[in-house]
Amino acid sequence: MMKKNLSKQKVIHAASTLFFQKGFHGTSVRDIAEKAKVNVSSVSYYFNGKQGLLEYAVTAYYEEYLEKVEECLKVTENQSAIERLNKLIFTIIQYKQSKLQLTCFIQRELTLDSIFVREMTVTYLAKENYYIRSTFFSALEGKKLPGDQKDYLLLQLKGMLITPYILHNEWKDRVIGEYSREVFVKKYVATIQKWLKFIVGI
Amino acid sequence: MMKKNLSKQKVIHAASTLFFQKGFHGTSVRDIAEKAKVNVSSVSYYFNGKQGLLEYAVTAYYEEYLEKVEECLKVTENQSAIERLNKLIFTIIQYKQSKLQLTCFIQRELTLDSIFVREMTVTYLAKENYYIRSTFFSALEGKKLPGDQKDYLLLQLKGMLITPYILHNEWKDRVIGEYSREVFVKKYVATIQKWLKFIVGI
DNA sequence: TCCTGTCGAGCGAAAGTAACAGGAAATCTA
DNA sequence: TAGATTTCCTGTTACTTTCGCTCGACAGGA
Repeated sequence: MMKKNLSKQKVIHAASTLFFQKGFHGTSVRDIAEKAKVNVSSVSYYFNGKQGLLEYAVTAYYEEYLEKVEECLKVTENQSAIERLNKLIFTIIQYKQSKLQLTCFIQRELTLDSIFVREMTVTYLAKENYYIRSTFFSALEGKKLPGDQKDYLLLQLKGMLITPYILHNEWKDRVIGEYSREVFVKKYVATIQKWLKFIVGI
Repeated sequence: MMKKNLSKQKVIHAASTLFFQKGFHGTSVRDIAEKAKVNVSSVSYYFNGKQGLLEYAVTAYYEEYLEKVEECLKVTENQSAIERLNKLIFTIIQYKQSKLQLTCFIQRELTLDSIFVREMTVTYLAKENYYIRSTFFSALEGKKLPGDQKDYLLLQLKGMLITPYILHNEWKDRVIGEYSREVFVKKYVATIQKWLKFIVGI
């Protein structure tokens, strides 16, 4: 049938926007259905309910995310640790920017304390953390830093990777208007890399 | 009366914890009442409903926050710009750490797009942003940095001020266990200040 | 005919809130 | 000081709305 998945896509798109604006619990399936201009029961039909829709969206997001990260690490296998880290940072920021609303929403939702969040943590975030951590520590190799100092620097790095998607409210004027998304990615990544150069050069 | 405001305090405390764990929309007034061991209608009685409770908590949080920030800036009036900024950073992190759950919750809720958030933005966040921005730019005085570079550095700084309260899930084991809160504040602030020293020394 | 997708109606549960009664404490009055 | 009155707080109950979800009916292409 021609219109297969047409409603499904409309639901996903509407849900992304609404979850981003009002949060998961702040959005009703009727809101979604209305915005997507489909029937209420479509959500249950396609995703097994509201929770299923959430799981579908988040899972798809992280599957693709980790795919891109792993590909980046594979391609840069033979390069220097710092070069690898630089390209990893670029890959991550670029992906997040390409799915801006979903990134902001998921980032927010992950700060909650629920069964779902814990599941996502062990399934995806553990992997993500492993990739970033090991790549970063490789780049720090040889630097003699006191014990937990590295962990604080890692926290700093991870913070830089999420900051634009937490403080998006302050930056949306800029990112949408004066700057295009690509320009933002380029400039922001450059800012991180400048910090990185300082850190590994200690 | 002896037990005056006793229930009120219990409600605030319970709400802080639950909002932190499950979010504002994810928490019902019955949840709060049950945890606080008070009657359901107490929330309406003391705070004019659930929304009023939110407004009360957030307002009280930011009033005290800005008070501490302004006091810090006043005390350090005659010191160097970098010294001022260092102490401002310490003040901010210390306050946030002292109200950990509320900080995490408010930080999360502010990423939503609602009338309430916009009100808080113009009332408090604009001030906060002004203080941090002007202090930071004073410290950068004389450095010749291309146009928007300073804004990206400011974004980086502001990110560092919120990161621990976004990624608290990854750090709670550490902050609660091995390290006490004071140690975390000291060490994390030191990490930011090291970055700062690099930036202003460019 | 079956299968897939769409639609509206409606169910039970839970949400937020209002209404009211009871009672303890505080204040007033004689 | 004793009694009366007011004020403040708590508990019960019930109301209205909205929630997520299911169901049966219906349409059209395979």
